[in-house]
Amino acid sequence: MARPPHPGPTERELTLFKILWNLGPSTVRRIREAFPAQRRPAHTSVQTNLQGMLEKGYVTRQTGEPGHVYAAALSREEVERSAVRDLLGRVFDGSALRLITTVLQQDQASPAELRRLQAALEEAARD
Amino acid sequence: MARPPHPGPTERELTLFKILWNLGPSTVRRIREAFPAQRRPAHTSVQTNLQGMLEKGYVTRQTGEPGHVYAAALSREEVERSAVRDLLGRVFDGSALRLITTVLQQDQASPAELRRLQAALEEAARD
DNA sequence: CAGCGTATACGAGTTAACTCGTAGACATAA
DNA sequence: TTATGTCTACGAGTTAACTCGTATACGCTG
Repeated sequence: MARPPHPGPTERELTLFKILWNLGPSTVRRIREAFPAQRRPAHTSVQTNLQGMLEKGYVTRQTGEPGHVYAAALSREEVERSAVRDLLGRVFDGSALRLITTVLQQDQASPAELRRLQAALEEAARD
Repeated sequence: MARPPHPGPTERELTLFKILWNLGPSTVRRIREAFPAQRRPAHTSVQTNLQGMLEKGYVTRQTGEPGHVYAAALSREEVERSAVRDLLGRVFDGSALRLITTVLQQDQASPAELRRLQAALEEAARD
């Protein structure tokens, strides 16, 4: 048949999410200007991408003056959660333990981060 | 221009990896039979997928009798590590702390798992 | 009203990741 | 030799995710 759809936001969609989280509700023009000048896509490309995100429910749209105003329909935390859930299912067979130890052993977290993690763990253990 | 390539193994490639990790080096026929009967792809589909993985360096191939024998070129741990690295960069801006707390707050890990995690953390803190 | 600038809508064109069928090579059995 | 089965190689066809240009609408200003 065909190529399956990307699970969750694609690369491009993620960068648009990040821009919207930064700027808040914005027009296509403002969103486009948030790209670094060298790799700034055409106005219509940004517009088409937002159109796609609108159909997926990733953004909302209001008719303003001038032009439409787009806003993220998912928070950063929601996107992060669903990305984690996806990775957990696809790669780690649902084992949060294996996922976390993989992160730890590769990231060389700083001692300060490790202490904050231990605190977070104890909090999780308490509930 | 065009749709960008999927970062790391695609969904289909991941399932082939898992089969190869399970079975060890195998022929196309054996790999195909590892699929559940309902969603078993055609012989040539599996072959084409493996061909693509060969070109990406994901598998190696030896000419056996009968047919080729494919083997995973990456271990489960290597694939897991690169998937984590990718997610960390794409979604979490490199913050392992945010990734881990997201996992914790969504997964409802069991107390036993939490204890093992604390042990892993202390080990990481010791180095 | 004419012209200008900006916005949207629409459609064409490209590539990656899939699907599979058919053709041909090659060994063994009738 | 001929038939049979299994394998690979190759190419056609599909969809999602991108790229962008052009046509069109709409509100200003001269």
